[in-house]
Amino acid sequence: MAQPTMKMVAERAGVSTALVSLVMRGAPNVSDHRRARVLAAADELGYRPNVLARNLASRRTNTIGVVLNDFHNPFFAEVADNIQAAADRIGYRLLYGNGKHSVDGEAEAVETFLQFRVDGIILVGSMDAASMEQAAKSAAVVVVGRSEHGQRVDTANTDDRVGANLAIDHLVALGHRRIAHVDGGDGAGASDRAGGYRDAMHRHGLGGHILIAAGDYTEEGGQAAAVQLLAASPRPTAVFASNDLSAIGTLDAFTTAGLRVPDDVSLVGFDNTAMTAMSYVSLTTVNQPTDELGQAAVDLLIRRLDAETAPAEHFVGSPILVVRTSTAPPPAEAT
Amino acid sequence: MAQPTMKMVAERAGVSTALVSLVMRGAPNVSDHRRARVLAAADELGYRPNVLARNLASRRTNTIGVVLNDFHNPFFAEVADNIQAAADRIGYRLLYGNGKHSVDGEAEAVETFLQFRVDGIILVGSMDAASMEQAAKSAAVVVVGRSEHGQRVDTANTDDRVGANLAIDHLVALGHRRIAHVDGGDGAGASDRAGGYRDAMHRHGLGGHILIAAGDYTEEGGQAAAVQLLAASPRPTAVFASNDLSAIGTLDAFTTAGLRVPDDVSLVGFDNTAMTAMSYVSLTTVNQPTDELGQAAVDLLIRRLDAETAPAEHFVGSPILVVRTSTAPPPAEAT
DNA sequence: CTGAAAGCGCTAACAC
DNA sequence: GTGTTAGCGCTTTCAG
Repeated sequence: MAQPTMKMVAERAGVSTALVSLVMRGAPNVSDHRRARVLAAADELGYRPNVLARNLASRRTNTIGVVLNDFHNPFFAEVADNIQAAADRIGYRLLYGNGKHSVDGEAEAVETFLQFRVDGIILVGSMDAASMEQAAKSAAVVVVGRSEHGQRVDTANTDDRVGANLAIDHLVALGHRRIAHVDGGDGAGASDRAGGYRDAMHRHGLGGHILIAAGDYTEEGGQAAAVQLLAASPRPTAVFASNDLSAIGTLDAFTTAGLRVPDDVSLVGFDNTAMTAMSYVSLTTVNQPTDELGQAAVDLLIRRLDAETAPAEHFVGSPILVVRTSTAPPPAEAT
Repeated sequence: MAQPTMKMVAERAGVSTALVSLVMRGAPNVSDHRRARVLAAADELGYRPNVLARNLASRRTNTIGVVLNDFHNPFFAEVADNIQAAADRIGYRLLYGNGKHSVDGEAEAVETFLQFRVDGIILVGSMDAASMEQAAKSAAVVVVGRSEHGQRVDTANTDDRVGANLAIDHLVALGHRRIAHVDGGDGAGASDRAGGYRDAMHRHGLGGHILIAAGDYTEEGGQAAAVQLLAASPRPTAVFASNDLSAIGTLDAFTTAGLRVPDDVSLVGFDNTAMTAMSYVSLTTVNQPTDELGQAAVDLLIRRLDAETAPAEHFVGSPILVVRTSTAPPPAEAT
């Protein structure tokens, strides 16, 4: 499908391609008369600038590549929408890559963006710290949701340790002692949440009750972890899941096993995704400021674009505990 | 961040850029000796082909743009993953665009891909038939999830009318007569699902009980629609929601209002997204063959790439009713 | 099997 | 204000 070129537009308007170029980019120093002629010619031809050629010549793409670790995670979708809003405000174009919930998928997506020579890359929920450091050698990179980083990688994330502490404090205040954790494996922020869980347990003198089941930020992972937890004796009276998806899987396994939440066991999630507000879920969870994260990610990236060597900056947002009805005091019989 | 170029690789390897080009593309007619030298030089320099330049010269991008109507809809995420799998199998690169759940957002995403001169575009859940027809003038386009189409637009979708009929037949068989529908506005396939609902109601002699509340394929839309339905007198004993997201919103509103599902009111969704299988949701819903849709979308697009003028083709997958526990006979008092 | 040369469509100085 | 002239980095005939 042959597309009209700038040259064709120039001929039709009876001007040079340079002038067309100026008009297309909205340059100020063009006579109204010719501007109109060019615009008319472009319109008649259905001309559409070839971004590839434009960028080859100008060495900028005006495009940011956003790699989403997992399209299925509603939290990432929410972050994506907030990044999009921030980018829209400053006229930056966004292209997305599918991390396929794997380090390999993420690396592939990054490589694609690098080959497309995007101006910068935002990694949402990156699972692999090494590859992002690698990517940062060839482009501006900012990571959302993970605090580990290298020299040149800016980050925007919620204070996961504090978030985890909020969750555990809440459960302890309700009277729980046997509080287990479904972790998030190598998911973004997972190690901080697990670390926060451990710290809080120790702080409350509950170090002996630390119990962690392996999850992976997915519903299936949460289900599997919950099944393990169900087998523990004595059974935990509360579970802090590393994210909402895990919490939802955990809730499913508990319900299937005939346990009532919160009567038999309390449950706390992380992310405050839309689903958790539904009345039949009503999950107590930790809210992340996705609007701030999205805005910060774009801000950091733009700043780095013209300050390549500046030291890495880190935005840290504040978590808030959202108490719903999945948490209650432990059952009386559980000493 | 200056990147190494093919020229630099050529110099370092002591060959011409043409030879480097051949090696990078894995051409067969290159001596092992030189191939090794080139590869080594490229590796030492950390050379990465510039896709922009490559595509400018070769007029192909080996890239497909996928526009997702809504990042929040898990059904679209599932379709995206299946498209990705199909594309991975044939070595095609995928870039995603965010339709922002709006016709404008969708149009913007399409325009971006057109400017990037991608080989083809797959629209997932497109809300606007006109703009996709427009896009088809400049690129190969296939639409997933919507049966309306134009001359040159291939489509891949589930038979939504049949799916709707499956849902209604199931409810009627259980004894329901006052069956309402939460529609999907201008969402992909929504009009077919609503049409199927109407047809089925008439077929069962229930034309007088047709009742449709406006939704938009989101949880919020489902909640609002359910609130309306709650006010109807007599109240419907069953609701067929146009998709799972709407059904989840509907379920929330019902639960909040103190109604039990399925005891007081039955509920059926559409899409069979992961969430619906959770035990505390356990939604009866209509499954769509996402693997077939993803594969078909890619197949159709590839085929069109070298058969521009061939008549449009349409893949239609079969829906299957998945019966869970959100449906039951109507309460006895409801005559 | 390898190199030279001519672009792909556009931007960016630099003249006029 | 507007045109000319070089490329941007790569592919692609076409010779040899």
